[in-house]
Amino acid sequence: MDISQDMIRGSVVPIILSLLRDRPMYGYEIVKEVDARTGGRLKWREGTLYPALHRLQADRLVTARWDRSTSGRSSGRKRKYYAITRKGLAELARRTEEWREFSLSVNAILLGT
Amino acid sequence: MDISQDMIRGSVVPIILSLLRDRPMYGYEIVKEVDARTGGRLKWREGTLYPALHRLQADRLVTARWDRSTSGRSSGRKRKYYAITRKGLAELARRTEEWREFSLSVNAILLGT
DNA sequence: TATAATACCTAGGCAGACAAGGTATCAGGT
DNA sequence: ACCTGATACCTTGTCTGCCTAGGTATTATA
Repeated sequence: MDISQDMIRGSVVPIILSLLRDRPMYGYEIVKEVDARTGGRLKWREGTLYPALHRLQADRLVTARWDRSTSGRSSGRKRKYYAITRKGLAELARRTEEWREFSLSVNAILLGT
Repeated sequence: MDISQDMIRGSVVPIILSLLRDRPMYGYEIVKEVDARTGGRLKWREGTLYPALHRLQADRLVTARWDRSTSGRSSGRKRKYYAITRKGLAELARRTEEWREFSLSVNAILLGT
């Protein structure tokens, strides 16, 4: 079952913010994490994620910082780590509540509560 | 809590089809029914509903029929009643399953299951 | 030394919800 | 008779955001 792009809309931002609440992450990592945590049901394209991250940064909901992975014997490749801001946490709370109400509403009609 | 238009997307079609499974309905009635069944959380605009109904009709997922309400002593006003087709029922099943998987996925990340 | 995976990015296309307008009917009150 | 509000339908244009389809560069592995 593929999940349509229409369904996805509106969930990308709260999901990103929610993941970043646990720890700073880089873009590629976020894509893999979403895939893993949803059992492969949600597969984001990079064209979905990166513009979203840049919008979040422009809105001061996340900050970005270039860093190198230190694991292994190599110097590590450069990654752009995103971290949630205080403003982002507030937005996450709002969006989570929005999702809760929305999913309740749809379930009420589609699944009869 | 207003629910954003982005969140709405992807739920409009399955909700319409789900309501029409119970009985044929006309557009204005659908808007009121969605409002009522969601406790006022979901308020559709007519600019959302009517184009959606016309798309559904073009895709043969619903049929439309003009009729007059027979209640009361008046001749009744003309209404356009929509009914779900067999193809529409199949689509409803697909969309309902899609919603189920999608909401499970989002809940897994946002609410920790 | 290829190849795949990792890791970032953007321009343009496209679809659908909404704003804002329109028309017409009908009920109830004055 | 007239006005108002609710009912009931519709459409055009705007805007937003996910995706397609490209691109670059680094690192690990066979």
